[in-house]
Amino acid sequence: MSEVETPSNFIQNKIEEELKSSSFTVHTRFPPEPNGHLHIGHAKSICLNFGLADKFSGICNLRFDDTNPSKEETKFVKAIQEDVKWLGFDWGNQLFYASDYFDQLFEFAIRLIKKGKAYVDDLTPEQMREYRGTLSEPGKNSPYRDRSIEENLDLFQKMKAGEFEEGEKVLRAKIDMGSGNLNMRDPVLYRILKASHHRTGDKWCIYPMYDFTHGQSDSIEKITHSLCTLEFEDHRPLYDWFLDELEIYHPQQIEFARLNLNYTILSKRKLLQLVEERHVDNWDDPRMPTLSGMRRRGYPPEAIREFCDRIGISKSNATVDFALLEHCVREYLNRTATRVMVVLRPLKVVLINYPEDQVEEMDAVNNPEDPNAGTRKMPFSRTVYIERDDFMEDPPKKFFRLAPGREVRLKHAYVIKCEEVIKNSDGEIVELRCTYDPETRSGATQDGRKIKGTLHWVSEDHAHKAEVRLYNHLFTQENPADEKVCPDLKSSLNPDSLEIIEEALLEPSLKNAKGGYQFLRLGYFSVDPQKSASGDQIFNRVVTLRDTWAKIANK
RNA sequence: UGGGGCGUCGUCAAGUGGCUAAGACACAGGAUUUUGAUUCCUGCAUUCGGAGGUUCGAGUCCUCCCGCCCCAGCCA
Repeated sequence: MSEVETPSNFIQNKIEEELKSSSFTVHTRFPPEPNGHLHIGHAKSICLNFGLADKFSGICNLRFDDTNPSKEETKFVKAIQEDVKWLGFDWGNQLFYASDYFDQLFEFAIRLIKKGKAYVDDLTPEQMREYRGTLSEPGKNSPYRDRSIEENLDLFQKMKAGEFEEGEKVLRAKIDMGSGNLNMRDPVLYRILKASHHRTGDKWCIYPMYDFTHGQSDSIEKITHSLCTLEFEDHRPLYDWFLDELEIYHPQQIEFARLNLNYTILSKRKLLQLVEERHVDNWDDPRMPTLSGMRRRGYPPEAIREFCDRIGISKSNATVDFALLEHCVREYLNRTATRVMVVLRPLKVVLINYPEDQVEEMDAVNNPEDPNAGTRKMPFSRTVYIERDDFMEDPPKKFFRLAPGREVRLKHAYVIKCEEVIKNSDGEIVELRCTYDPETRSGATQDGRKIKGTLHWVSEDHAHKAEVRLYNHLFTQENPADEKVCPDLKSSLNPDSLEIIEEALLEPSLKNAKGGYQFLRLGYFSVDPQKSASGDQIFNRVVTLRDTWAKIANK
């Protein structure tokens, strides 16, 4: 899968270094929790883990960390698998679930109890918080900390047997309530949860905590490099403690910074909030930074992978510019997308010297970047539509599109000249009457005169209608994730994140459109899997074209 | 007056004591262009959070200081 040489990073360098002194198979894993959908931040991790395995001819597992039945669902398991596949990665038969290890984990817990390294605690959650101490003060031992091994064994078996209620008891590790690292202050290993698990059903009523599961799962799977994000850095001593006490295989954990993207949020909790409060349609709303949203929007997986390669891997908490993602999308689509003509906001143009019933088939190039893409025919007639923005009655200096008395080229067709502007009683421009120059068929002038402006157009009688959805950033704030800047998510939502054009005029070749296109001069668009309310096709704008005119016009 | 991390261009990010501190995105100019797209040139850190020190030589080593992030779920 390694297309070109991907830039190196500190983790890859480390592995290369290790490989110099010993020989082993690199074995990584991507460990999502099936409690929500994957987003672009997960893509970074997926590309890292699968990419490294690929780079070193190793193995990468897909493992679901499903230790909390109250939040996890099979539908998420399915969606996650679909997303990983779509991104372009294949776990082969390396599909695992932490829940596969519940028996083993239970046995690990028994082992710790027998070593006197774990105990059943009766403290309530509130009491436990008080006993934990604070960041600057040590905690104090639970009064139940010194129960006998026999009593602990008995109590833990009874927890498993369902003899206690939720919250009544937990199993804790016996480490050090005075540690500066709060994770070492006798962390909870097992809690009682009388919930049905999406895979193990009602077999269990006690479930291991993530901290007691993750490291051992990596160990069981013989993961060589456990890559995770920065916030787990101070969990590492705890994982090391478990592995050492249990005397089992010890993977190497390496932390890297999670992805932050400006103008977007990448927190599962907040994305869920957007869905639940109906600020977006669903997890796959094209404005969402989820992989399903990006897929629906029309982002090519290749572009996302390229983006992940380009942002690099480091330990500094950084925010990547959204423009880089858009750049990667444009770069890929520029090479691959078929060019078509679509008019979003139509302005009628009648060519007064063009024969009434004549229709010409003009040759249009499908993709100037790809000589093999060929050409297609586009019908041209007396009445066409152009973009309203492409005409100005009183244009500024640098405007070189259509204006009264000015000439402009209709792409692949003729040079036309604006002779008359027709307005309605409200003074709105409703139609342009133009002449065309028959000597300029397909757009080339015979006398060598330069025509600066070239416009896209669609013939009235041949136009096909569809709904087009234009998307902008979901947030107006550059850093909506920062709660100091944005205490209330809703207030920084962009009211213009979605603009619907109900009736855009498309060239007829788009009647059976599939996949992604470049709408000439407008941007890249992709067919939505759903139909509009009126049964029309829907096109989603993936990303605009770079627009220097907009920059000039804004000055 | 706890513990763990991080600070190199507007944004990411190479750099692991020795040529003038990579590259990408962004930005600004210019050329080409039947997409104001693409492509192509050009410019864009005398300086690496700050101050000392070690060294012939420091972004890279040492000391101190400053700033930012994470941790007090029976979440992951």
